[in-house]
Amino acid sequence: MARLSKGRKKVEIVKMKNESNMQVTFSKRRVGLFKKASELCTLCGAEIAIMGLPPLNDDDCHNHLIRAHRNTGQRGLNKEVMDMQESLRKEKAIGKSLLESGRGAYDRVCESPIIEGLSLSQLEQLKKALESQKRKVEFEAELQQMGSDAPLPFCHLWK
Amino acid sequence: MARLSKGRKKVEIVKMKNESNMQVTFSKRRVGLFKKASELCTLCGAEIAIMGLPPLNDDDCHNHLIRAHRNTGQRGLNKEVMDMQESLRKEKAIGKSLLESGRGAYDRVCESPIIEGLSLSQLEQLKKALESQKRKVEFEAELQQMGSDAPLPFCHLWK
DNA sequence: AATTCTATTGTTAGAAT
DNA sequence: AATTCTAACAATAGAAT
Repeated sequence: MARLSKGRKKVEIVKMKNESNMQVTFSKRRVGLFKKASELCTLCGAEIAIMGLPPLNDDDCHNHLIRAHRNTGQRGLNKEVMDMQESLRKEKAIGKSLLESGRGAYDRVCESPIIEGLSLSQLEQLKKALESQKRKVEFEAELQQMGSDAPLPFCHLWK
Repeated sequence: MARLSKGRKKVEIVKMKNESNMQVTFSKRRVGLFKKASELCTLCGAEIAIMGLPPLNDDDCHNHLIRAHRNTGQRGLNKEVMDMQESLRKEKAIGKSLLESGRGAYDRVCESPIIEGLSLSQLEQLKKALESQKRKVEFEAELQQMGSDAPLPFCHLWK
């Protein structure tokens, strides 16, 4: 179809309201940020790590990972990271039955009789909870890999 | 004086040879990178941390901090950070007599009879060693502060 | 959710402070 | 070593795939 765009427009740097546009912007700007970091490393021999934390949402009221981050106080990064890993270990144990076999188990749960009788809103909540859990497990995997064999700049950004 | 610049020229993304130009480029691009990270955080509600490690130079042959980073293997970030802090503690102890009182002590050492009788090249080496030590102590201070009360994005880039 | 297209806004190299 | 100025480069918003 014919492109009707007049091209880029100036945007104010405030939190975007439209979630859909926000996701597109996040994708694009993440690529741009990593490119900038990579260029700075190459040009100047610097070593840069970029990391993002999972966003806090309504389903994360028991999210120890996030709470550990927000309450670090004077403890320093090492304690913070250990807290995060400990919290993740606990959360993982809780969600083990749903996630122990990866995507296969996720699918089986979604298709099982367990979810019969749940309201639409309850299904929505279950879905969000599972997605939240998946993010945590993926994040843990990233933490484990950090510093292992990744060429610099190490980059991880979450969304 | 009249500006003779024809304006920006395209640069190849390879390590810069001219140390002076490299420092200028580092300064400018660091500002740009932080701005990009900050905008991404604000626009998309993301939480980003950017961190840089001190560069490895000829005076860092005993630099435990860097070695810890380069040899992290499968140990993960928490171990890495602890190693770095432990190494820094040791290095700090070694350099304590020179740095315990901050800049004042640094000046006193440079002006003291201790350095009499040193060759120019030896003085150069001492200067570099002290600068390297200063960077490590400053970095340790940054590590201690991380996660305490810094508004996101947390940004630290070294040079 | 990541990518493409392109008009437009944003970043920065070089020279100098 | 960080900043300023400005003419080039480069990144990206919006629309669409």
